[in-house]
Amino acid sequence: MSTDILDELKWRGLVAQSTDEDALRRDLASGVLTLYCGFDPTAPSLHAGNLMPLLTLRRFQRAGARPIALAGGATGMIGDPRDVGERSLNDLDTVRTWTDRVRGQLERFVEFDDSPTGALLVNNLDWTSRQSTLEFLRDVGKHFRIGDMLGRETVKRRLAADGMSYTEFSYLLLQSQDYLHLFRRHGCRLQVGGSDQWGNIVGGVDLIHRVERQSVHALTTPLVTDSEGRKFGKSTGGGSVWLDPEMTSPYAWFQYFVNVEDAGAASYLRYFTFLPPEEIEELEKATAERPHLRSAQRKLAEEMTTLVHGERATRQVTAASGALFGRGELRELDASTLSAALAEVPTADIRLNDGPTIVDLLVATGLADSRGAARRTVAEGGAYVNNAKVTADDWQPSQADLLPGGWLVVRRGKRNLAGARVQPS
RNA sequence: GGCAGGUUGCCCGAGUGGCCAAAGGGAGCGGACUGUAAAUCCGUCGGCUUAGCCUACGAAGGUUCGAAUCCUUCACCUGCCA
Repeated sequence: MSTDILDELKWRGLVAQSTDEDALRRDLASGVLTLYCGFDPTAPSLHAGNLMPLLTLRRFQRAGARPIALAGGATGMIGDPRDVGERSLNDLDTVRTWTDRVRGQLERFVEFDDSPTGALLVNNLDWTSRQSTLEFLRDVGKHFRIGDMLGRETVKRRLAADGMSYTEFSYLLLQSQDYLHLFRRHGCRLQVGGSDQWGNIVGGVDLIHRVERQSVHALTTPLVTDSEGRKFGKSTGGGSVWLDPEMTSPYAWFQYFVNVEDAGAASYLRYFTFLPPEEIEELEKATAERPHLRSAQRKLAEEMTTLVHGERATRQVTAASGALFGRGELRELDASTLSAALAEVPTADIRLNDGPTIVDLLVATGLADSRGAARRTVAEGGAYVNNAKVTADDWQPSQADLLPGGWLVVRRGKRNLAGARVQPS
């Protein structure tokens, strides 16, 4: 197999750290390389950030390697130590449910077939659940030196702050054992992951070196943050942007990428799309020259939505975005266009007889979390109905305000839209 | 097990009896500018039937006219000692 994949990954900016690159190139050139990446079920869904390493698996597969996607049914029960402090353990049912859901998502991003590069999907609970403590301590624990473990950055920070449980301290051993297991069982010689996984990955590399006398590889993708240092994939509201359409609607997903800052759009195209370099460079140039057209953002949003939600969803959300963000006359939209567009955003049913005010509309549609927040929005000049600013918090819609199909388009701020469907009273 | 220190709003953090829904910072939210960017500036930032009331400073009790602030017990965290 070709080693061009490494050059491509570098061009895309997807390589943060790696072990001996020449050695990896040699392994890549000598046959079908097997690599893996693990995903812990820390939530009911993967989020946008998980796509970095997950799509990297796919890129390797397309280049002729065999990917193993690992769902962390075991590691998810322990929790990778993080700076913010000790995690609270999720109960077993939760972990099991989340593992199943994550598995389901993982299998959509790599290809399964009978060829030598056909993907594998594994769950590390399968080789850890029946392992005894004594076995674990003797076979795995013996190879780890406490001094090395204490020297890890995360551990040092945690010890300096709130301390850390033995449980989380042991996480490294579990993940290292996974790599060893996959090496023995499937000949896996490369583990990829986010750059925060470097220590865990290298732990496995060292373990394999100690017990199998073999050199295997590690490669991490960069941790992506925006200009304010926010972790990529955190929506402006603070929550994550999820792959699950029930948790983040395709419309919200699309909007997240449309709103990416200029500086991010170019690199995200490289990280997350499979577009050829020429096209990406073209879009980068377009952004530099005519930034207001947001062509990179639009293309990014379309690609990402198609990747995760499919082409049909993309058509629907682009149409909805066009209609609702046209800044044109909403009244000129016909009923079916408007209904289709509003189907992509949150909606609420109201009755004019109830005498709903703008505050009620904002709360009912979920655009405001509370009546107080809704009043604040009105007072701040951020409330709109049918693109017209509403300045009085006792404003009420009337029959004349209704758009075709009996809709009111409610907006908070520049881009938070919802529909209120007026029921015949 | 002993001793000491700690637990404050989304996060960090000030606050040692009334002037505390709680300083300050960050995040978030809205506005201005622009391009559904970035930066910057301004405003806002527990809830409600909003001149008032309710909930809130780890939990539960207590002292007091009045407690985030004092006392008791409990839980958890950190450090030192065993």
